[in-house]
Amino acid sequence: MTKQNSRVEVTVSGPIAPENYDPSAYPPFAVTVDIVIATLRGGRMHVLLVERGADPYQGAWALPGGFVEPDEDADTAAKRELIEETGIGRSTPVHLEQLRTYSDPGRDPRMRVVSVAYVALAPDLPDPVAGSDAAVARWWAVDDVVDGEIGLAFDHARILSDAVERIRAKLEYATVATSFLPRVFTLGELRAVYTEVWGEALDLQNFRRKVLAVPGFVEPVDEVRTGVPGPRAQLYRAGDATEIVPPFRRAPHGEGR
Amino acid sequence: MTKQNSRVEVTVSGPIAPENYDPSAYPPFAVTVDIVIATLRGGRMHVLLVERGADPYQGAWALPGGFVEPDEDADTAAKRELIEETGIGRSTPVHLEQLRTYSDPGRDPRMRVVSVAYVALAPDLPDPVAGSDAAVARWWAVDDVVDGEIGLAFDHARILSDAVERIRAKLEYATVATSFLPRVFTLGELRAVYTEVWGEALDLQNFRRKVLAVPGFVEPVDEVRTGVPGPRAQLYRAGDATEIVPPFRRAPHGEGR
DNA sequence: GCAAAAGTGTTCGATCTACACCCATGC
DNA sequence: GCATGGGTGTAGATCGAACACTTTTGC
Repeated sequence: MTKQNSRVEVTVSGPIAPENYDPSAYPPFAVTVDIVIATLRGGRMHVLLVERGADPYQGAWALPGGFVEPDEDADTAAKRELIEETGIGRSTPVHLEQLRTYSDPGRDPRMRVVSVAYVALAPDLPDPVAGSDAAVARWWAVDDVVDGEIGLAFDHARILSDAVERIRAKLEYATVATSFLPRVFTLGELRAVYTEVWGEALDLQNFRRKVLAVPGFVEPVDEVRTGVPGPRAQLYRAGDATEIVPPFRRAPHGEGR
Repeated sequence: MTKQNSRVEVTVSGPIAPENYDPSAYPPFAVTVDIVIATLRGGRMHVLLVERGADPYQGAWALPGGFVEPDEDADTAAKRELIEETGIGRSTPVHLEQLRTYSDPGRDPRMRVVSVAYVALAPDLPDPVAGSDAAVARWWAVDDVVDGEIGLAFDHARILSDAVERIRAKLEYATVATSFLPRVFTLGELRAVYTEVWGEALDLQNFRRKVLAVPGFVEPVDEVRTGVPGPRAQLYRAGDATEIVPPFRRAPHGEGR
């Protein structure tokens, strides 16, 4: 409780913040965004990948992405790319968050590219129609990609793996699972999201109790689900809450499937 | 369970990954790292700030940092800057993790600078001696900075605030609190870290029980603390575990102090 | 002696888990 | 009818918060 805010001198041998900057002394950096767009198709988690049409990694699959433009920040660039690649996010609300930045000097063989990676969660998308300048893109089941069925370009395998772990962890303490579902959904469908992402079955009764115990996680709407065997299921929409307190917990722990 | 891995075409109007890249079409980006170096001094959380010697923001305080060199990634740059600024991290193990990337086009008035921010946690440092090319740096109590006592350069107030929230949240599920302490410490000292960072007093008995219940959080060493009133306290060192399961919980929730 | 802090124990209530059961509907 | 899935209830175990108590040392 004695010394605090004491003024000290420190030795500094490196450059301090952006002072004395000589652009010619540094190579040009390109800054891109790469987006892991995750969705559930037929009950399994999928990501959107784009087939590369040019070297390096020609023919390999890569995460969608693009350059950060001069007048936008990375968040805006990611939002723009998301709309351009999938058409979603324009009107539909989509969960989009920064994952982390990948900056290995050799990650792109051509030049120095620093990539800010993002994770987007979206409901199952209607297959977009091919435009004139369409690039080949398709949904891949995450398990098939991670299990080494295909090799991804650049360091995108690492990015994908980090993204999947982020999604799994985030479902514990955030209400983002609803982002995988359409506007209205049943609690059984919400549970199916957890079941698939975590790869473990949750007790439906206890799950229902816990979800309803979190204020603002879901709000009931005046509709019921018909057309399926069983009783009329109450439909819900996503509420305003973003955090789950106390958090849900996966059975084993941080390790995945 | 029907459609999966279906091949779809999507319209793409923007640039795809780093293909067809024309460097001259884009302005030069500079990439820097900024580091929030946090420590506990006299029981209060402090961060290291550097006084700027040149415009913009001359005379204002800023986070230590510097440019990412051509042959290193951001993690390496952050590690290097940390050593250069404080001398720590060379031999002492220091917790250093990426926070997030800040890329607002106007965040540096001179040019386009994208900054990858880091958080470092360190034990109370011996005041470094001033070198010949010393820059003025000092430890600031976090509360004094956040409460608007001083204005930080660039968007560093935002970065600092994000970093503090990250630290608070991380103490819930990670064993990083030991990074604030010297090699050996008592459980009372570990509790003091939580008390200060969270701003709430934890029950010492329950705290002790929970810490000891996490395998590998702390390991007892063959020493006891002397020189203070009270019984000889058992000393511990940090263990191998990085995660706390089940996580500790702060009383209110995500909001701070 | 007294204050400060370590270490141990116990109680009570909240919470979570794991079931069992009933019901409504599509096929 | 029967499989499917929604909704309700409950007993037991587990966990955690609160608090009481003893002990040991520096001053």
